[in-house]
Amino acid sequence: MSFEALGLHASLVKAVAEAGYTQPTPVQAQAIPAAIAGRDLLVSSQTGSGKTAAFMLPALNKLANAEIVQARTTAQSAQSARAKGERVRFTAAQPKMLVLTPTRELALQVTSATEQYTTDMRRIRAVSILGGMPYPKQMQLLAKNPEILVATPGRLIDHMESGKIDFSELEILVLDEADRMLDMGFIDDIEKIVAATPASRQTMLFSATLDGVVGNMARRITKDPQTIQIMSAANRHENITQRVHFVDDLSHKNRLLDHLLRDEGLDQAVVFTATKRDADMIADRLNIAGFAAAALHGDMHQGARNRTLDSMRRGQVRVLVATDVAARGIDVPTITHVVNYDLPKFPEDYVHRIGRTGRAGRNGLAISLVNHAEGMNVKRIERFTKQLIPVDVVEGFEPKRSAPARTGARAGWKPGDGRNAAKPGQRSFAKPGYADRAPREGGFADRAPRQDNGFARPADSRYADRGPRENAGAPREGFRRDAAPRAAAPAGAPRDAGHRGPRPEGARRDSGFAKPSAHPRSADGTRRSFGEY
DNA sequence: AAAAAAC
Repeated sequence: MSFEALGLHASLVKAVAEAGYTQPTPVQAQAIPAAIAGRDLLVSSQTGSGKTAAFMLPALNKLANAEIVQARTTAQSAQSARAKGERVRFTAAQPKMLVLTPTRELALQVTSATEQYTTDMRRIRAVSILGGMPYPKQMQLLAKNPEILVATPGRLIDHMESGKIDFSELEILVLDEADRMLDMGFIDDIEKIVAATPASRQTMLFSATLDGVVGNMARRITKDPQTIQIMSAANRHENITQRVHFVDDLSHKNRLLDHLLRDEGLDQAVVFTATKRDADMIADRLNIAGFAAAALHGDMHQGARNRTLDSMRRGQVRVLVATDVAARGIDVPTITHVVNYDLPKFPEDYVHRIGRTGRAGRNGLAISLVNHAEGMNVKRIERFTKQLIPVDVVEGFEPKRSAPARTGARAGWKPGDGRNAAKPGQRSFAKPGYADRAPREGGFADRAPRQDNGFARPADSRYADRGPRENAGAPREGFRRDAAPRAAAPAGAPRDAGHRGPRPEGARRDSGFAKPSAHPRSADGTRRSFGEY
């Protein structure tokens, strides 16, 4: 299957080849012919599946075939009138295509991808309309009467209301990451924008999900749409090898991080932190250690964020240390490693984070550095993704508290080598202790929520190949949960509400550490002084 | 203790 076979214009096929793509992805293979045939599209696929090209290529095809000289005339006549010294009112831009995205970054990515595809089609221009951009500059862009606007909703409405944009000529409307736009409260804005476009338009909606609110809106704004649901390998993250490393404390974590970043297979990495402050500090520290690192977080100005992402794309930055700003949308194919320095707050964010690697059909490695106390958060992620994440130990970086040792899991891993990843439909991993075992009945992934009885749980299947503990039955030292059973939660108490019941008198010895209320602690449980905050 | 979207 080739791009020619999908019915694309020769110059587009050439541009796509120059961008390094030879084969359409599954979304592209389905979406492009349907869109060229003029159908409305509802596409559920996640980032990394090549969806920008899936809507942009057929759209450019349509625009290239259309008579675009006419679109130029308004701008041209205004120009010649100005040349004659006449006063000319600004004529509203009359775009042929509008792409709405939830974030500025995504809009910029779509615009630059479009510029790549249109190198041989210089008459077609794409322009970003974003908040945070100076108005005079945007007026210049709009005065060129570009065929394609890529916009975030707020600023676009701003321009619409002041009469700078006229959608009467609009032929194609694309809503990218529609679910996220709704999550972010853009529903009224989207309705308003859609209402300003001609009913004759072609509409393409892309979203991670097509049910619920998104589905309702999708059906309202499309006509007889073709629904495309792609569960590609990239969507299921099968090309991404996932690992958990247990760490004892912050210094252990930092040493391990440095070691992992020296992996010979590492091209570029994203390190995720829980706070903006940590992103800055770790980037600084890594720079001093010689890593070519840069921070990325929401406290940075838009310009600085764009510059950082650009130098990441150009390969000047090898380690990006970021908060969840970078969890979604960032598309840099050369990212081989994602490291969760801190686990994300929500399992959903974990999935978005690890999706920063394994782009464009490549393989990637996603490593989470986890304090022993965070084991429960790993479980939540595993439950959410319905996959077990193998625990890994690096020689020389063994945690003091014996974490489940799974030697060999990591040995010899190289990017471009996804053999450790789960195969389609496979619940377990091709590792000793998993490969030869059928999935446990009522296994972890589909087990009903456990009733918390306050006791340590029976061995996790992940540890099962270790056999029984030598000192099984004896209280493990330093394990609070073994010190004394907690009182059972009262009947009807919400699960996971943090209920502990009254602690039996003397059940917990004074650890010597201040209580969390007195001293904020990092996710490691490492105490930090107030001065650091 | 994140993020994001208009001025």
